[in-house]
Amino acid sequence: MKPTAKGRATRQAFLDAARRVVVRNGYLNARLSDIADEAGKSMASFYNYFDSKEALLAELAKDFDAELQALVAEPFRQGLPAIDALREAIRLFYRHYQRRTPEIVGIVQASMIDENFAKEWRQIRTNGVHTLARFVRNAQRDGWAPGLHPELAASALSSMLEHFCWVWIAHDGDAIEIELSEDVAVDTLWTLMAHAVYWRTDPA
Amino acid sequence: MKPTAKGRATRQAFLDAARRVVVRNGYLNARLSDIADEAGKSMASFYNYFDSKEALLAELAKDFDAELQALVAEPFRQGLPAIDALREAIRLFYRHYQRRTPEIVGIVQASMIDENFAKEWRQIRTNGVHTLARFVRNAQRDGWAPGLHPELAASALSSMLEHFCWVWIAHDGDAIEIELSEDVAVDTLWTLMAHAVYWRTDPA
Amino acid sequence: MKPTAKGRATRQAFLDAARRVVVRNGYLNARLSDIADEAGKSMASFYNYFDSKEALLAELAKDFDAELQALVAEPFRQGLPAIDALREAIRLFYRHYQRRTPEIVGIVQASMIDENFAKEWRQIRTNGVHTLARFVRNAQRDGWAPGLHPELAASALSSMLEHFCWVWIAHDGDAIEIELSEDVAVDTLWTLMAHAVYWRTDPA
Amino acid sequence: MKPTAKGRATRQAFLDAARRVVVRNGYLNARLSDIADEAGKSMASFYNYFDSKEALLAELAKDFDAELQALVAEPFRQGLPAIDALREAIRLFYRHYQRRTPEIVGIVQASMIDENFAKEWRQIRTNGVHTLARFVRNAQRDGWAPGLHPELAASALSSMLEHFCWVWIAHDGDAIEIELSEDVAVDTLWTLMAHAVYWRTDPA
DNA sequence: TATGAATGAGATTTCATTCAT
DNA sequence: GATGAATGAAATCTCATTCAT
Repeated sequence: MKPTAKGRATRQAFLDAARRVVVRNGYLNARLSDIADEAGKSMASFYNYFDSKEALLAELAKDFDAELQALVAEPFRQGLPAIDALREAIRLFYRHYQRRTPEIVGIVQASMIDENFAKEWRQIRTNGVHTLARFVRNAQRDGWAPGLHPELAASALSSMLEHFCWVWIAHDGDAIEIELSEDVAVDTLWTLMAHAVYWRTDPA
Repeated sequence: MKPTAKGRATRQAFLDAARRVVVRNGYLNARLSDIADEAGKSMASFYNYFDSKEALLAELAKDFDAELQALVAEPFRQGLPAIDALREAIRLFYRHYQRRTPEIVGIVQASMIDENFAKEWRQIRTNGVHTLARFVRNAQRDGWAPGLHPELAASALSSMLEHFCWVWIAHDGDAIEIELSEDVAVDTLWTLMAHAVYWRTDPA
Repeated sequence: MKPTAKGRATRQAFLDAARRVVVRNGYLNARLSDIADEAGKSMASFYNYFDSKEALLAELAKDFDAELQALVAEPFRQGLPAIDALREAIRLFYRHYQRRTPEIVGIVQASMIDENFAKEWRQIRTNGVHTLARFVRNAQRDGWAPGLHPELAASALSSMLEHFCWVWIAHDGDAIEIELSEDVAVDTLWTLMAHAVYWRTDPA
Repeated sequence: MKPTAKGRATRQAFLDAARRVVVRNGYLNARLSDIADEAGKSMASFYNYFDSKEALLAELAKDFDAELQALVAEPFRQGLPAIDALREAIRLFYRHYQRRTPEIVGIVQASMIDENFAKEWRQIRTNGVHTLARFVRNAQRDGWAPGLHPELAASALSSMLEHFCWVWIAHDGDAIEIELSEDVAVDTLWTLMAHAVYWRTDPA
């Protein structure tokens, strides 16, 4: 069965509606009925296009990631000095997180709760890890961070970036005395990540 | 009014049962009826001891945290060189996470779903941040990491630790080629954290 | 969105079923499950048509009142001598009460329990008071009952009518020696009400 | 088993507590646990003294009625002219209702909902009906209201009094334009009741 | 006489999904 | 391709009452 133009439009309507509803209510509270209402369609119609609520959410996340990866990879591709590219990438990630907070909340919620979804989301995360791993390997080529496992380190650094934003942007931050600005946040993350990679001798 | 020995035993039975059920099914699927069954009591009885499902979960989380904090703070208190204490603390955190994975999954899930619970959990997290902040300040007293905001840096490093464990222990890790051992994980985290703090000049 | 014929039929089935169940068990004991069973539908289906149990009851009460008001106002509209119209209205009220006793019990019960419902019911009562007030004012135009506050008197007389029926029809009556017939009841009420209004000088 | 002094005190404590709770929360919301708390006793203890929640409520109502009957019968016993005694009795009833509104609400609620309780309450009501019936018979001895059934008329008049107070004191009154004072209320009721009885010829 | 403990028996509401048309 | 209708299966919490001590 070839999808007709009408069919494709309906499918897209569900996707758009779902995005809006998840942004508004969070993943857990995104009822199918809300999504259908928002799309101006019936719930029954939904099942002509998606297998389940989760299937639809997974598509949303994929879209979201495509945008994020393009954004973050850009500075490294532009031939900036690596250290500056890193700072820029952190800043872009941070801003993306800020701009799309509600969507992220929905996605993260979903990944916490739904194991299928979690798998997809980890796959997506991998793109970012690869970008960072490339950064580490480049530094190692210049003699920095000898012996560090590039992918694993990238995974850890990516975790820092991701979870820091989760705590400070998606939530109220940790209970410490500070009024966080973008500059301070980006500087701190950048300083930590840079020094974590640009060293030549073991800490001991 | 006054709880008897029997009452206290029942209360504890519910706590233990809840732990087992959450471990088995996750927080979202931890039905009160399951907990009651597991405890060998009636659901009605439950409400003699707890106000709600959430209240019980909060207690579980508090127990869990008490143990974790005691564990992690220990190495720093023992007068080890800071750099070694850090490695030891990371190792203990990692092991605790491994040993109690299912419980953590439950707690994190709960913090996604229940805003009250989330608040408590963030408060709990703060303890770890404070421990790390002390570590940073000590290093700064010796001239390291000048200008770094100790609490904020601690928050970021804590995020790395926590989220790395979440990804690699509670889940399948990132999609990279590696069979992670405790030693490699701890070493990598330790190396990153140590260098992130023990430096004297700006990265640029 | 648009209800089909089948939908309308289902909705009506719930209304009818609810009426029967309330009649049988009283409002407090009218379980939704009973209503659904009686309607031959599932409880979940109920919520496609009504927001809550109370919403359904409110509809029942409104139907009930519409019928009652039409009935009672009729004799006054037909140009009978006021005094005869009064008697006729009393008789119709009395019969309506008899015919629909169980429904009234449900409604009154509901008005005890649910404050929203109570408000609606008091509003409904007002219609009857207005009809009686008109009766009093007409009498006053002919010189009767000088000085009597027409609405307040109507409120009192309406109370007599309503509560007398509640006591004698909906319940077993007062503990006095009498086997009440409709004629005696209507005569007594009519005699009392008529004399309460058709007088020219103060009682003292 | 003779009740001990302590036992009697406990019993009374439950009665007092119940009164306060019903006044505060209404009958339907008077949970046994509240009553026990208020009494400073355990719920289990309650069952040493009463068969059920309803049994206790019935006692409350009886107390309440004893006071009311004494009050209302008084004017008739004092040898006032009947017509004046009537007015006085109405006034006392009205005031009693005002003073003890929350208690009445509880009792009436109970009588609407609980059939056993309703029976008791009707029995109680009978006292008032008898008082009024005596009044009617006295008037008839002087030639008034020939042919009127004294008990039944008394029942109707009693209904008027009771329900009028219910509507205007226990609730917001009917939706008519008036700011009701005690004097106006009593006057209106008295005028209606007096004329309803003091007449010599049929209304027709 | 007193009470902590325990429970049976509900009751309402939610929502993803299926089906007939 | 679209949708109104229908539902199964839960899930949480309440409360009067009983019982062992």
